Amino acid sequence: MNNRKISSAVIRRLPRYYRYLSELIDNGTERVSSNELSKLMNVTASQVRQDLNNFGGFGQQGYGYNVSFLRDEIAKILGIDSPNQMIIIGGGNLGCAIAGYPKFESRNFVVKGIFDVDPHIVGKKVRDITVMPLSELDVFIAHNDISIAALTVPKEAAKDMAKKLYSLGIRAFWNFAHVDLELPKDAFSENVHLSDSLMQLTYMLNNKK
Amino acid sequence: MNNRKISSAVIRRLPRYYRYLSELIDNGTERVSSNELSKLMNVTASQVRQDLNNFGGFGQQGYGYNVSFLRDEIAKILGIDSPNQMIIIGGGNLGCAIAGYPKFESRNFVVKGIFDVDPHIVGKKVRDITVMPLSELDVFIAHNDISIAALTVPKEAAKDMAKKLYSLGIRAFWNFAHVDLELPKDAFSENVHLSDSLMQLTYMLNNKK
DNA sequence: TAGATTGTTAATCGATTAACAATC
DNA sequence: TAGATTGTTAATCGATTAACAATC
Repeated sequence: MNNRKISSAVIRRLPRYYRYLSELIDNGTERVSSNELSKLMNVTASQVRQDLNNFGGFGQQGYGYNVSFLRDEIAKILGIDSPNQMIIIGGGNLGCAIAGYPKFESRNFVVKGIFDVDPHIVGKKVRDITVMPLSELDVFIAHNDISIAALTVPKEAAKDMAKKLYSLGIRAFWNFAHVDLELPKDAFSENVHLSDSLMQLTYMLNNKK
Repeated sequence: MNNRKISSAVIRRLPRYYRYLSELIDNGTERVSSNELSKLMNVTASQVRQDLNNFGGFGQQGYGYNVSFLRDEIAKILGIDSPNQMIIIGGGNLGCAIAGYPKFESRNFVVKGIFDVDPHIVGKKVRDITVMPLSELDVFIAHNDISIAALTVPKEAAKDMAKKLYSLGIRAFWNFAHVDLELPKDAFSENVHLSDSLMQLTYMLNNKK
């Protein structure tokens, strides 16, 4: 792996490579050229090769790329080659939807706990996880190796919650609340702003390009 | 509005402007300069002015921008100045989470119906909406003015469902299934690929930049 | 009027695409 | 070996930032 900075445009594309390579594996395809892959994915072959070469030379001249080797390398780059344990803060519909997402297992994501303030929600079972009260958060994090917190709380609560979780050692935030978190430099957040996404759709609809 | 093409980078930023302007309104702020807004949003003042000027001159030299005027203009650009009626295909946790999202009302999004194949889910109530069987989809769309379909179905079902909805006249797809939809050129989709998003987070965590 | 701040042009920076020598 | 296809450098394109004249 190279030490020059990888642009976020490249990183955003990696999961898509991973997905298409997984499909090729399911189809029993052993090798693929940048040209074939680019056609499947609707990008240029040049971009495929440039993207991959940010991380190393995974191919072989005259042959192309070995599909399962390449997929495994991308998995390592993405950090999904070993389990990532997460907790979910907010046991509403969205939190439960995430907790119940079956694909997580194959991607090495493990939901270890769900927390909520609301006593009506505490005790609810999602798969094999029982929603816990927030008062148990500190102890739980201390006793489990949690690397990611998903925030599915109202936006009013999100910033304070992120701050608290940071103080408990969490450094990665998957943020569904409709605010931009302000975090210390050693922490990261990835936003899923659903209504922003929906507005992009209405833009397209209203400005048929 | 101008007829040269607006880049998707600009469009992705519009909802964020909308959000920050709404906050300023809530705070009672009447006017804002590109410089002030840029500091709030952590971007350059130059970008703010360039972005806005893609759509027209909304400001005034020596004064800045009138907050509520600007927000309303952005609402028009985004197409959220009038109601957008949507249906949700898939009445699972995710579909219900979307249907119950309270903020939609203020953004002029109206969920008119939820559909599912599973007879155990059909009949379930989400707010004031009862989940309907897919067999009623055709008639429902014919009798309601639906512009957007949210797809919260398994990825195996998504492509066929999109095709069917297209044939019934739907042109905008908010796709939560983990596939890239292939649609005719007069249709649009906006993807919410949750696991892709999560993988970006693990990338950051594993490659602390 | 003087000061502030836009709208817009020009300069810079970065990302994508094209081209091709290296090599399997 | 000849053909195929990578890895990588160079060219192009587009997006961001800087600068400043226009003007409220």
